[in-house]
Amino acid sequence: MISPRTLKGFRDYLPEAMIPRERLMETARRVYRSYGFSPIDTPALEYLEILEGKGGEESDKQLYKFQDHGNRWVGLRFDLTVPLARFAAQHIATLGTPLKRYHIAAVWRGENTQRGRYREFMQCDFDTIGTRSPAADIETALVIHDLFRAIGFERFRIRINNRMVLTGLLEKLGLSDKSAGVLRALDKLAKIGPEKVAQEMTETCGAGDDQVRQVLQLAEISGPRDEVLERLKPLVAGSQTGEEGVARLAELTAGASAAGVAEERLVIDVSIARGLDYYTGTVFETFLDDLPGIGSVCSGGRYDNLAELYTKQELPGIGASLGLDRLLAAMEELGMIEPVATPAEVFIAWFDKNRLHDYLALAAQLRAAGLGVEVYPEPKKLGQQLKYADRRGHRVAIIAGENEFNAGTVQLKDLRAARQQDIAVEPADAFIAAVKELAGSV
RNA sequence: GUGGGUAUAGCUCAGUUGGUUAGAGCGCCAGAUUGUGGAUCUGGAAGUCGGGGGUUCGAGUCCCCUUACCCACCCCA
Repeated sequence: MISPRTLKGFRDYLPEAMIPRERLMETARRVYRSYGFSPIDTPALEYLEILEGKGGEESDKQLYKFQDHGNRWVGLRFDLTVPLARFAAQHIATLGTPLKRYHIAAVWRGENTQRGRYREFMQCDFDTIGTRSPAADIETALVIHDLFRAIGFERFRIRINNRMVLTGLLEKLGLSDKSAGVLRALDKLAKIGPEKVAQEMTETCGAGDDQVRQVLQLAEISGPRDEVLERLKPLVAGSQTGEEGVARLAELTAGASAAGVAEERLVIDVSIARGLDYYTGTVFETFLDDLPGIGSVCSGGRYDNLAELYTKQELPGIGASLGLDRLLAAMEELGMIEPVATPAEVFIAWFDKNRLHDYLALAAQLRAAGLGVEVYPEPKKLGQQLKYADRRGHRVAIIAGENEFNAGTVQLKDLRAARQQDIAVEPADAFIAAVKELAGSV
């Protein structure tokens, strides 16, 4: 006998896990589409040279790679950005710019597992390629904002920064060539504190005390938006890059406000830098007020030239990615996920052995009205059928036997409240409305 | 990749310094109840104690290896 098992970091999803997962993906899809982002898909496997183009040894270690049957070196995509770069280089001539696409798909990384971190996981990216317009930055913030509201969050915060602010300061300080290391250290500020960050900057980047002090001084600015902007200005004064960064932040916040985003939901946080140094402008991180420890659940930013490895055409862009698995873990912890193992609200018991056709017709009628309906496949004892329906998480049970059929009614049972009522099946509109109301899907 | 922890029934766990036939609660199945679930009672199925090797008269218990999971670090395009 072969023992049934799954690979480390790879998971089966049972219905109870898959239902909220699908719901979340549907919400993301709906919000992305509402802004005009179009769906695309790309192959899971790419030529290794495409994937290895960027990134160093560390990335290599995480990459699933092997030779295919034609001895080609291939690899599984580890994110959706590199495939997008290749895709854009290949198809931008046909599609034109700006290209707005979303991509919801699995990616693979052979890294060590941890809570909320697996080797196969889902990313939900959206990007706007081919424009440097601040409007695209604003729109990105709006999408993130709408997305979290659509999922059902009220208490969340999108932290924004602009990479140019820091780059400008580093230019002034003569640390430009060390920016990658400085940014990586700075990204840990919230996690390990200023002393440790200073230590890391000194040790790994060779930054001087004064340089470190100024970087930290910048990073620790916080407060109301306008105040932050005012305090940033003198620190970057004289650096064209830095000044532009501050101006872009001002444009972004003003634009988001105009579109109705509450000020406390979009805050400037100069300390966020994102570990990756390929972001060049606006960067985003999204935190849940009720669960800050879980980290950013939606991150992204602006990049100057997405596809430079694959084409001469310059393709600036901006985008962000929803961390689906991490967010699901958070929602579970916050009690936002109902333990339900069926997507159908309505359960029809096969009560009278000779009435299957009536139950099937009833189910068809309700499905046509947009409800999910399951008819129990065996004429078992009613108690068992109801128990099954309750365990699965159906909301409404419909029971009908000789008495009901003769009276032209069915019994509508609220499975949660354990209450029931007889209701006439005619007129159909009123009947369907009653079922829907009880099912909670009006 | 580094360090630490855990692994016993479907789930949560107990199992005394190694000792006979491995337990409990919950869940599951059946019945009490031939038109009504989450309550009660009765009965039942279910474990090669994660896998492999070793020490021993004897291993769920001790040792080694291995796999998976959890925590921290590293890293995170």
